[in-house]
Amino acid sequence: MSRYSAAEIEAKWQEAWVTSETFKAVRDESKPKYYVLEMFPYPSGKLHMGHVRNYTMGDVIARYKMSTGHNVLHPMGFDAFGMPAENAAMASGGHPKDWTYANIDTMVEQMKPLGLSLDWSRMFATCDTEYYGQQQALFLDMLDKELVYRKNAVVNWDPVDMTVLANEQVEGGRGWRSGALVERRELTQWFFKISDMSEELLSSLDDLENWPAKVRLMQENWIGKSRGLQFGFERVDGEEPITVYTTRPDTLMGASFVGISPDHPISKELEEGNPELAEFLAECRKGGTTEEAIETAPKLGYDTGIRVKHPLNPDWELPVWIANFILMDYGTGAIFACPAHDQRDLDFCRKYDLPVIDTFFALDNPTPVEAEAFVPPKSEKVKWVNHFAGLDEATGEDAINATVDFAEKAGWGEGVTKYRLRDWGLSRQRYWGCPIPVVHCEKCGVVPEKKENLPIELPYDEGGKPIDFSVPGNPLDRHPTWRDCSCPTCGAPAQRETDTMDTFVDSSWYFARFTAPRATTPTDLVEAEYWMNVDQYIGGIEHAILHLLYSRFFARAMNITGHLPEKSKEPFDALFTQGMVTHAIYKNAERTDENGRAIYHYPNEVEERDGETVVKETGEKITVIPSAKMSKSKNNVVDPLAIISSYGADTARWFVLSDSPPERDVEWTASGAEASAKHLARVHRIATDVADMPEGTGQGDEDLLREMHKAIRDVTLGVESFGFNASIAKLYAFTNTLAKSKAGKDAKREATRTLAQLMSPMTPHLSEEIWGMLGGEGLVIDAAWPKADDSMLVEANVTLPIQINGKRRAEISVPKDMPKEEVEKIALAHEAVAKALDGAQPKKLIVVPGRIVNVVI
RNA sequence: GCCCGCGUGGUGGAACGGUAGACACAGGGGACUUAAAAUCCCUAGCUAGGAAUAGCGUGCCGGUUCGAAUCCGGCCGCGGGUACCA
Repeated sequence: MSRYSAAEIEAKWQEAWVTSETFKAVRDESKPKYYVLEMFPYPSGKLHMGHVRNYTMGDVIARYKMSTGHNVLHPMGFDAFGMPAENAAMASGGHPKDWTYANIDTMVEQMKPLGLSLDWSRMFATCDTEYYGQQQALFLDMLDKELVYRKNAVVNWDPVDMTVLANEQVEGGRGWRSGALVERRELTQWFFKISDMSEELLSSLDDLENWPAKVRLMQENWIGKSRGLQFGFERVDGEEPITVYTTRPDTLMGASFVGISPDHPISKELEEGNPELAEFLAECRKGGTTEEAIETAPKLGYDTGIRVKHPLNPDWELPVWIANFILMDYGTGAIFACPAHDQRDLDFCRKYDLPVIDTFFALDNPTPVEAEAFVPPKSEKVKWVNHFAGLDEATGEDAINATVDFAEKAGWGEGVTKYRLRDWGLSRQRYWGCPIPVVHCEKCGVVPEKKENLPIELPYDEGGKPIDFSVPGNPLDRHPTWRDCSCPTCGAPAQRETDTMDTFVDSSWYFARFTAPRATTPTDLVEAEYWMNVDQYIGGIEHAILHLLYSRFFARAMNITGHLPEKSKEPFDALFTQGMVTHAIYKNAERTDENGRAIYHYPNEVEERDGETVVKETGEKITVIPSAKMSKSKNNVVDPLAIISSYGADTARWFVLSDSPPERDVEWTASGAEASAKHLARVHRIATDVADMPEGTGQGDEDLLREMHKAIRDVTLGVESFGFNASIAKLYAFTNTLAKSKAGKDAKREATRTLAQLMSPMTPHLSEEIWGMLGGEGLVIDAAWPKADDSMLVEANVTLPIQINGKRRAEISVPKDMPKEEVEKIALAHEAVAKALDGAQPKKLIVVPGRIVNVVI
């Protein structure tokens, strides 16, 4: 009899799996396939608990599916382009490429001991030339199908560093390095025409039955379909009318001004030769490009002096204002404001002393609007003041429809459908990304590179010297030779595009590439036809909108360009969003770094002292920021390797799955890990004890097997419904039953072997060990998943709680199928009920068979 | 600001609208041991009570229902996303 040694066991079985090529995915038409995919990681160089949790969940599914006869594809790769590599090069020298590949090596080394059922032969990183070369081919095909185009868009501009900043690099409206006030500046950029697919991407959401409802709802809101009225306001000066779009045309009688975006063509036209307006617009352009920054900025307005005529009353003139909260990207970039029924418009009108006109009131409350706009739900009936289409009492919805009809009949407006979804800007003015394969020729203009010239590789050096990343700006842009090329069309000297692609492009098709990772085209249709779609996709809820929407777009684009079959337009059949692993952030309360920025400490650098959290070494006080997403920049990451090296991978896997429901965030605590280790050692001990028992039968053999079948049923249900914590709770309970059972060897061996099988998706190494110890044939991973015997699951009696007025007062045990009348009799005869009734008749008696009895007195 | 979630004992959490707190952690008590570790057994929401038991209890306020942690409305707090973090 030996003690449980995770280190020995785990090495042994991992080797066995490698030797038998257990996890190598090979196309096999005779078996149903199953493709499990966890969102691939960014190679930060440190595996953290969130990764372990994510991959363990995928592994449980993958191993379970193998046990149920599926041919499983379970690949892994790295989302390897992106800013952190350039930041690292900027901060401590070195090259993004070297940094990234070193990190990938480290992470693979950290992942392998977990014993995940991954097909490592399919691994790739998005920064592999092989991968991004195929991405460039894909881009050219999309360009050919007119899914890509160029237009102007705004970026965050740092006027001191003379460089474009990511939103993350703007802190409080200032550039993170220079500290300069950031401004919005226009640049010509490449765009994917995702907005052409707005309706398709919206309506197809209904078919994604195995996606979380919240994700579908978030995408629906993001796409933002709206029906409204589009019409022109005629200008008093006779110039071109101003076209506005509104979703509340019913409030037209409450219009107090017409508002246009600071980026509206009229704003730009007026700006020339008007220094005062130019200054105002410069003010509007201050700050970052995020929706949050724009929405929360103080309201600013400027009266252009232009006057327009109200469409229903030509004598009614409205002023035209430029307002900073109107977005050029949405609708027509121009609106009419109805302050009585829109808080933002109201705030603006109060600030600039513009009129507020009520157009409807609540049915029971005709109080005019003062400081708060009256914005009832569109489905609520309201009383109209003077509705031009003749309405008196009507809901907002009905009024909108009536107004659109009215305007269309009168011929001054038309009902139109618009979407909030904007085209996807993919240009990045950065080095560490996939180069956009186009060439700028003086004669031919913007020309796509020839496919035979792909891949367009990133240069490693500049002019024989290492690239200097400490200089702000894009190294490709200032590279002495890389830009030079000849025009693919006319052969004249030309220059390469120096922008690289958004890293969301890389992650929008990797799932397809995994089906044929070494193909010399983006995909291999035979392989894609077999392996697609992803049967189960698993990842963080933070990707609910962008990554998943972009991937859905790409799958469609890849179908159009012939790289994916029709059936893969929705690439992810089922989606599960796991919660994040969170941890308190420890911020140094006594000092900052030399640049005045906060210092964050790792969890193992701090301790509790006299009720205060302090830095172990220095005793400095710490401000504890509770429960936030683990993030490298905040240093609140817990290293899973410590747990693996002291307790083993099975303990780490068991621990991250237990206790907490997979979809919820978990706060990391170290205390539970030891308990998991103890439990696994206990299971191992029970198994060795059973192996050493003398043969034969014992007491309660059948009871044990009955419990075993219940465990099979409950654990299987848990695994299939992502209730891993529920499965584990059941496994604890069954282990307790097994430990206490006085059954004989035959029954105990069967029960223990089944326990090992049921645990095998979570603790594969320990399970293999026990399986072998108890005479299981071959590997447990190759054994068929146990089936619960229904005849062993029937219960003769049920316990029914008896409530009096909804409060539990007693319980009775009755045969499961006892008729309602019988149950009533027994319940009424119960001492507690009789006492409460005191001879009277109950007002009501509710019997839910097999569930509950409620006596209402 | 806007969109989407979440909120239950000391802690992680369980609970098809039907016995709130399964399972586990930390705690308390005990057994074994010269002692400790390991292991095993018992106990445990809060308040009152020796106990039986009673009252209270799922962020707060209100509603629907025979019955609400669960459904609806309104607040509060926390988290995610907000189109150049991935």
